[in-house]
Amino acid sequence: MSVVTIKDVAKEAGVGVGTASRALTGNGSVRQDTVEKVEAAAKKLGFVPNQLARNFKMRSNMCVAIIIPTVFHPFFAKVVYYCEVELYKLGYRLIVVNSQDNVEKETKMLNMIRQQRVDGIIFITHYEHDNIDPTLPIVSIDRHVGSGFPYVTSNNYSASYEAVKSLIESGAERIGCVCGATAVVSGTRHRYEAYLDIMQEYARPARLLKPLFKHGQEMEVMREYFRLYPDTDALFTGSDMLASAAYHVARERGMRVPEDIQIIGYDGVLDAWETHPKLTTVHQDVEGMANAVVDLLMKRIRGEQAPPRVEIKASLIKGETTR
Amino acid sequence: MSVVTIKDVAKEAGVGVGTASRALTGNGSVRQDTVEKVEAAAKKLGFVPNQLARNFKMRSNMCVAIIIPTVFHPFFAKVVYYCEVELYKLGYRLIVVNSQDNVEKETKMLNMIRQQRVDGIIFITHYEHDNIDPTLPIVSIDRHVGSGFPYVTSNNYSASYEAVKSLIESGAERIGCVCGATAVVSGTRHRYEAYLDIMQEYARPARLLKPLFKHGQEMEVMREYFRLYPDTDALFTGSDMLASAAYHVARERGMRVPEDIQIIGYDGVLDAWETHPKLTTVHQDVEGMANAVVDLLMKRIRGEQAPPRVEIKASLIKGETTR
DNA sequence: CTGAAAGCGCTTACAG
DNA sequence: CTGAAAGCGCTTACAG
Repeated sequence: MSVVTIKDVAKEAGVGVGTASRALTGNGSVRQDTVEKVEAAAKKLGFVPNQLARNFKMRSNMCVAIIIPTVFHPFFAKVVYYCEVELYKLGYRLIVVNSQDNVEKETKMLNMIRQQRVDGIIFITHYEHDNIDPTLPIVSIDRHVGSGFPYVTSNNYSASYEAVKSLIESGAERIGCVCGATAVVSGTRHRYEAYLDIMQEYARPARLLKPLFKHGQEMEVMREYFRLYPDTDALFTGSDMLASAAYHVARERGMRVPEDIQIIGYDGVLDAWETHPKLTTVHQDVEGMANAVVDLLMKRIRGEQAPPRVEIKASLIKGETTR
Repeated sequence: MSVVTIKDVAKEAGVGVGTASRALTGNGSVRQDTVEKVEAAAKKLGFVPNQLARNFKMRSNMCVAIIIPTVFHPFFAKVVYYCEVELYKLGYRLIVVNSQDNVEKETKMLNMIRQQRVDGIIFITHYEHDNIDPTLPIVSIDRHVGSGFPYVTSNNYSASYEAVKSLIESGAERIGCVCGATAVVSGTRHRYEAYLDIMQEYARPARLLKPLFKHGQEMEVMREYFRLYPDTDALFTGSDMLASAAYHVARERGMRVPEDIQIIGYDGVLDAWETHPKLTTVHQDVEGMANAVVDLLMKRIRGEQAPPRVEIKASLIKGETTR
């Protein structure tokens, strides 16, 4: 334990504690030679400022929390990665909370702001939360948490439209769609809405499954889909995990990809891990989204005006699961 | 901002602040009806304790940091997931730091302990760090950080031995091994040591590559390996990411898996994500390892005796990449 | 530019 | 069981 406090440093340097503080933090003006005197004293004594005391005084932790369903998911892991790297540059630390789709844990962790344990929260949830004070520094990705919180999203509709359109143009006849449902109003719903619009446009019957499921249940979901629509020859899914599961289930059923069935995912986060096959997928610019969400949050923390919505462009990347 | 402090609560309840504090925290004995009075006052005023003040007084943040190369890696993501879930039960929050294999960032973040920003650190690094005070509450997984820090590991040697042995028993002739090198003394080196021992035992030439590489360079590493040993018919790798890359490179070279070449990975963390192929791999009990490392850290934080080393059993799981 | 002082909001000996 | 007080280690008006 470092028992040396700023008081000791001040005494050693022969100045007042106020001056020592100003010299060390750079807040307020101090003569150059005084600064040097204080710094020398601090170094000599091995002074380490007590961040807890500073936090207390400054009413800030320099900490932000991110609440996600689970970090053991490539998309969320990537979001967390880029958020932390960006926040680090700004001097902030990132607390990760796996809500595990548990509303109570989410609610409890939201309270960290009121307790001043964190300065702000990046909140990604599948649930509806009422009664959240909209003035709180909370921002989101893709999900509109309650209303009033700024959020970052991708061009879900147009990117999905492009993806499904490409399937039609490749000659696919019986195109299906599997998208996770969410309890909250979420930008992700535009993914299947685009699908439905195209089906209507081309007067084709929709093969849509939008189950409420948890991460890890992708295989079950896809088995259910193929039970319902075994004749599918092209599939658009709301995530790469679903697309990957679709690939597996198609194989289980003896279908060849992409000869018998084409598959397009969404997210573009699996490829970094050298997995097979290289999915054709709608690639989201996760780094751009993370930077935007951090920027949004900083604005909220500083009480500045923040746009209610920021869109980061996603685009279709051709892989091995389409012709 | 909650302007209501414990002082207001005490006044409202008609008691001293000390009593209010004791009533609210449960520390020290307070008459039941006093507790109720205080709780009623707190509720009426909408009192939210200022955690920053409490942290300051208690000299604890109830926060732990985990320093890893990157959370955008399935093994580390899984470790972070289980650590957070376990720490949450104990009332601790988890700060994630992606060192990005940057020694300076690691060193800087290690200082969070001395600054009292975190109560302890789970430290996974590829580098050697000297001059770390061994009395600090730091624990590790698989890597021996300097010396003196307790760590959790798996039975790297015997599990690897079993894996390579199974390749021999399957009739493989030219067995290779690719394992990431680390600058630190790490349990992971037992993985290729087991391989070397078997090769010697069976008087076979070793085909070993142990490059120092960063995550994301797996494909390059594997291309290099196959350039050196194109005749390999079975491969044991130090991670699933390497194994997955090996699968890809084998395909690039027109080799069939497992007919022409068998592949065994290490970690067992890719399967949860429904990727293809199902790797044959040495499956680590990441949940068990995370729980053990948290337990170790708690002991260190409380100043209790902690074992220097905890081993969690890993075992070979058969997938589709071996015969 | 600098020092002495006040105060952030808690918790915890210390007396009763 | 309870109250008054001290103090945790900083930062920041406030006077000089």
